Amino acid sequence: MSTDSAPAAPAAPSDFIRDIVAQHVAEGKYARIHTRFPPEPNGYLHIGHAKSICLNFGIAREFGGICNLRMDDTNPTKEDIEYVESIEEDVEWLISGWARDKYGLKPKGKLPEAQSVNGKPDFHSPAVVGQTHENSTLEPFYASDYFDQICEYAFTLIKKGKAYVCDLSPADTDAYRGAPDKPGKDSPWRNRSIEENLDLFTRMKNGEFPDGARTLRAKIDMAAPNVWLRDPLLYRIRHTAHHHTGEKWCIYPMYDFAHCLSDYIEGITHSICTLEFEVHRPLYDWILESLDLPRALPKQYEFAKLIPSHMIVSKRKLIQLVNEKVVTGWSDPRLPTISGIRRRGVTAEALRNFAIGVGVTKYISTTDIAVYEHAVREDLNRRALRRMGVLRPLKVVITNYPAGQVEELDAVNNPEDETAGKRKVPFSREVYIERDDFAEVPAPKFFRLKPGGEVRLKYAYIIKCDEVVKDAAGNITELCCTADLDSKTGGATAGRKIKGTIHWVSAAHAVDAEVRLYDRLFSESEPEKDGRDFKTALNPNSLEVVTAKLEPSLKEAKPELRYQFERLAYFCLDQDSTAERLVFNRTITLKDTWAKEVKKS
RNA sequence: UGCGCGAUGGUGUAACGGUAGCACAAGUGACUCUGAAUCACUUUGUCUAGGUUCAAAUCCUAGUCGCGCAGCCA
Repeated sequence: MSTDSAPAAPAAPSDFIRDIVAQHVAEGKYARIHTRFPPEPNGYLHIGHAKSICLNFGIAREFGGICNLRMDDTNPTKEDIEYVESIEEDVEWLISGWARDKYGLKPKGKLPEAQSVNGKPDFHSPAVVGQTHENSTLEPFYASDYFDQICEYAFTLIKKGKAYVCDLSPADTDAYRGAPDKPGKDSPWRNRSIEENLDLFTRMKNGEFPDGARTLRAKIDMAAPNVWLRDPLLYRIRHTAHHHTGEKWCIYPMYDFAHCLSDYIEGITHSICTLEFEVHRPLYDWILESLDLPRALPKQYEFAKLIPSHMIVSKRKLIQLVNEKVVTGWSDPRLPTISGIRRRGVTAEALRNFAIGVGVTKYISTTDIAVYEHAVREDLNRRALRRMGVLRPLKVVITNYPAGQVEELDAVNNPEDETAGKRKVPFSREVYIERDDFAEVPAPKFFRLKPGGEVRLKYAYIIKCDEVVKDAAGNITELCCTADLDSKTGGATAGRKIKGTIHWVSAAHAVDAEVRLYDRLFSESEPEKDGRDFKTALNPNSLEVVTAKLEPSLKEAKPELRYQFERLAYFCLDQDSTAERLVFNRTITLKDTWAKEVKKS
């Protein structure tokens, strides 16, 4: 067993789907548990998909199974190769170090194998698992790789008298379908002969008819109470090139027809999807059962998708935010896309902990963004290197400290992790402190720096504010302080009881950096509540850019590491960062009890 | 007035006939060279009404409320 699947620290999750799987394993119902994650490549993956990925891959790793990545690409008009690539990248990132060895892929270009099972013809597309990221000979599964087989199944259905070519226009098809409380009417083309259906479907496939002229429909029951059983469409005509199959096809299977068959072809045992597909399940079963297939049939199970507060997770609206340039792109750190979350500095482990922690039920609920933020902080607190950085600098001159003198002070890298060691931080006569850490007129219980008051500069000296220097307009430009020169960490008076300790950066040694202060994209918990325009709920302060003064060690910051600027927030290096111009993203602030206190009064 | 699904503190989620627990949030205190983290404590819940049972969140009946479904989208 690889380290990828070593028992995770949190207890194995339990939910109604895992209960079902566990029972199937106990019964020996399947040779192996096989799930799949089947996104349509028509947008970027988001936090909701993360839940689905964690569920499907989680089941694979807990029950010794496999989880395939499959592009559910049956609608060429909406899909794009850009999305295929981003999906692969995001899935890899989320599962690496966790379920990478359960990742079901297939050799590049490989199509389903024709085989014979118990004397019956069959198609199968087996998975290859446990390949490394570098292995470029593998690729995800594509529903579009099964178009030949799906088409063959369509002919089988026609021959069994279970499908027919219908000439109704789109509008008439709608009208004939009836309403939820009113039965539909049979299509006038419903009773064509098998021969005619075979001929017509062949000609559809050959491109003899224009878009929308005809469809292939399942022959079930136009009076069925479940509208999805009222002779649902199986195939439609689309003279459109496909990102994966090119110009080969002008007919494309509908989701309901393609999905169950794709699951079957891949040997999926548990086809897990969201609640809105619940009413499709009888159709899923009908198609598979109508085909007299030789292998075990997959079964569909539904769960409630993740709805986080203060976020938008509808692909259509995400696209809108991107297209209207409300954000900078799909990977804007304010977006709940997996690529945005990654760029923001959230680790895969933190996202997973959240996505698993929310649980799996059939109850539609909104998950408080605080739960997500807690998962992010919990993870970053453990791993982030502590550094000092001043976002809004206020110069402090320590008048009794010799000009030109520099001390290299010891600073702890991570109090949560002794092995992270220490570093040196330079101290000198002039330092920057946070403007918020000084108050000329302090609020009650304010225990940072104030006129005549004392505060400790972390790892350095206790200083006292003697004078507040202002410009002509009355703005504070500088503070003159004196240090207790015996109070340095380890010094004679270092133990003095001083309530406040603040961070600082030596002015002469400070490194300027662009720091992007990200906040929630929406200020309302439910941006779409009561059908209002979600853009009215946008947080105008979701991004603020400042030029910060950072301690010099941050020049060596690495993109794979995480940093806590002490007392402020967690940060990571942005992809825009260069040696000349450092750029940091604020992942999330530290909890701020003081801000809450101020707000109360 | 069709079919399907659901309902446990403020928000999520467990308990599978036998003490309603956990997380987040909120609050109080301790500690603190991060107003962070950590630790301790506290507040708040089984949709309603009947029934079965020694015992019901759980089983039964009826109701209430909410969500999904009428794309040639997935």
